[in-house]
Amino acid sequence: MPRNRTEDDPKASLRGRAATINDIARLAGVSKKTVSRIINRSPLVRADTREKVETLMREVGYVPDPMARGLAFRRSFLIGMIYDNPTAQYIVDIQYGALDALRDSGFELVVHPCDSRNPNYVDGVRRFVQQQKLHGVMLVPRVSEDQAMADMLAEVGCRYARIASVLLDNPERMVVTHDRDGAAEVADYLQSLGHRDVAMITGPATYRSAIERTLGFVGALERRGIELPKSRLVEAGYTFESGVAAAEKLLAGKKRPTAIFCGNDEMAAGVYRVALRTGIQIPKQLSVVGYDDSPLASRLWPPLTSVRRDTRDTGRMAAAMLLQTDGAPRPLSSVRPHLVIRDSCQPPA
Amino acid sequence: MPRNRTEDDPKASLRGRAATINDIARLAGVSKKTVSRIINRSPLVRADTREKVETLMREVGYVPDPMARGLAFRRSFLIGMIYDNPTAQYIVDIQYGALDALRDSGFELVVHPCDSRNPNYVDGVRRFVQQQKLHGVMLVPRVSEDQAMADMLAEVGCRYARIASVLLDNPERMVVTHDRDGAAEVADYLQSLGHRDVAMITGPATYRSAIERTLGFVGALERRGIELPKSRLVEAGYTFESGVAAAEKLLAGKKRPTAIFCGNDEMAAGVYRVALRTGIQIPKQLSVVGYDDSPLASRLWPPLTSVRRDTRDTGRMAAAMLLQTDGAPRPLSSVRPHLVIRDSCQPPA
DNA sequence: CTGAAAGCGCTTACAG
DNA sequence: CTGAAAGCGCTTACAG
Repeated sequence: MPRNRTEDDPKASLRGRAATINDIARLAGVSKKTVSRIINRSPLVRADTREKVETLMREVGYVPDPMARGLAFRRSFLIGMIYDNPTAQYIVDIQYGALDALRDSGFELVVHPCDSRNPNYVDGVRRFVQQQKLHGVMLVPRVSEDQAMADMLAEVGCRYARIASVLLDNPERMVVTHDRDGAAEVADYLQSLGHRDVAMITGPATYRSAIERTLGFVGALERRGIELPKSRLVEAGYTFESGVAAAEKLLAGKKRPTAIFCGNDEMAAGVYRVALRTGIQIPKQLSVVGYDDSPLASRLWPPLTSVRRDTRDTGRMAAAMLLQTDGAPRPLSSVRPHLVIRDSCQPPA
Repeated sequence: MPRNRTEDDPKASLRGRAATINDIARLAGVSKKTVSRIINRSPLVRADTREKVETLMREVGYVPDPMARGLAFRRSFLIGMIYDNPTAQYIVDIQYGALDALRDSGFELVVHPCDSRNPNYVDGVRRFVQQQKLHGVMLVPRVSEDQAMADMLAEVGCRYARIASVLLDNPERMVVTHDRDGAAEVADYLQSLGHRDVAMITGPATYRSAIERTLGFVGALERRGIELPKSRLVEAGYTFESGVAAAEKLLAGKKRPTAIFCGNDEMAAGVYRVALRTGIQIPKQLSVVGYDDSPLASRLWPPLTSVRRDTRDTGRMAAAMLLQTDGAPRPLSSVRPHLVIRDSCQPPA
């Protein structure tokens, strides 16, 4: 004789409702506290009880309600991504990386761009963090470089992960991108090609990345016996237009540098623009190197040699750091840039 | 004699805790139900009661807890953004637009990229929507064009806003981008310059935008007495590399078209690449037009004439549509593309 | 127009 | 190793 369908199939007894912790407890014949322990991976559950309950959860497709859990925990299952205004590709890559780490974790990614030039922007983030009771936030440059932001988060007890070119904080809260090394590699490469009169277009000194890339480039040149005069170092704004203006300055005089390293690809595109307008051939008469290895680098002609950063990995590490809750020691999260050689450089004429 | 500080300043009685609905009710001398009515903009509250409670809320900086509210409502205050794999700039612009609409609404944006080539991707979105009890989702092309996705969302009772080139659904759930019109404008422009032997590199026919841009271009040409032979219509993949391959095909023969319209800027960059390699001068020997007006368009040389879409507005409209809850009739959300003329076209030689 | 009771689906604090 | 009670901060359903 066929058994009652309700007994046969635990799913049927729910009549299409999503299961709750009470359903699981009832169907498994345990208390909801025991189910809760299993949800939260408590070791205080007998192996066979755990096995039975987990099987049941899988059968009925039970997933705990993040809002109920969040309400009881006084903390949501949301990770915030706080960023200022870098390039679209960078932002999207960080997001993809973060989502790689969050996949199947029960956590979701909430995006929160902001304007760090606004004097109240830290307060805006504070409200966001407190109202949503965020589990943690990822801080992307340049927001990540702002100590006032980190201090505010520490004050309100929100964990954070800072992505920056150098170790600005406790290693447990950092992903370090070592921009100095990437820039040094560019210097070594240009020197190896025989360049001695080189120039650099840097990003704004308000960005730590701009400072690090400059230090790395200048330092490595010095180590190889090449000095970079002040006139060969032009600060620009990490934008195409500012790159055009800087290139005009560097390429105006009689004695031009034979190579220019740009703090990012956008500014390198500005150098290309000026070179095209003024009839300077790249790489024959001028070598150019960028930083970011953005899609633009391979769209330009000739394809731009540039420093690649593993942005997706960076995002993944930052998010993973926020999920780890056991307090176990971890090695420093660190991602290394490396030079991608294309066709924009050759030995000087 | 100074009054007790606790009586004087309602904030002090909280001793640094965030206020809850109970605090507000107690301090205002009303029931929590009345506070709840005010939070939810119920008209069933006397004006002076409302005034008193709202003032108090402002004074103590009270904001209702989204998780508690969500738990009781059985629906979160999260908007999901579902997208497949378009360009980074497009995704970021949609996000910015959505956040414009969500600002100060109490809603947050949760990003959810997915892979529409995966046969189970609709189920993945279903789990996301149900587990998070999303308030609504924005569907970005090409996901937005998938009827199975819309059907699933209707089935589980999740509201959605579809961004697409044509009206695929109830106008209350659509933002229409009219790609056909943008492409028609390109045809008119090229015809007005005197081009008669033109070509088009289209996106993949699995994208509705690719079909619409093709129809718009071909249709407008026909209206002006120009027929586009099959050989002048090459399908590519919306990528730089596929644009290169398509351009090689179009520019190989003796009799080249005098103008090429590309379904997006990435493919137009591919045409530039082939023109540079083969010594074809743009715009002197070949006019080129793109679609998207991405940053790339103005980085290329000569700067690329392209169709601009107001992506940020598109995102704003889609999010705003999800927030509107009063069911009042709205005009169709619609955004018009327009041609941005730069230096990549001139009359044929 | 206003409120007391019960409940949303979980966890914490305590007891055994 | 397991569970009964109380509570997280709101809303719904009902009553007045």
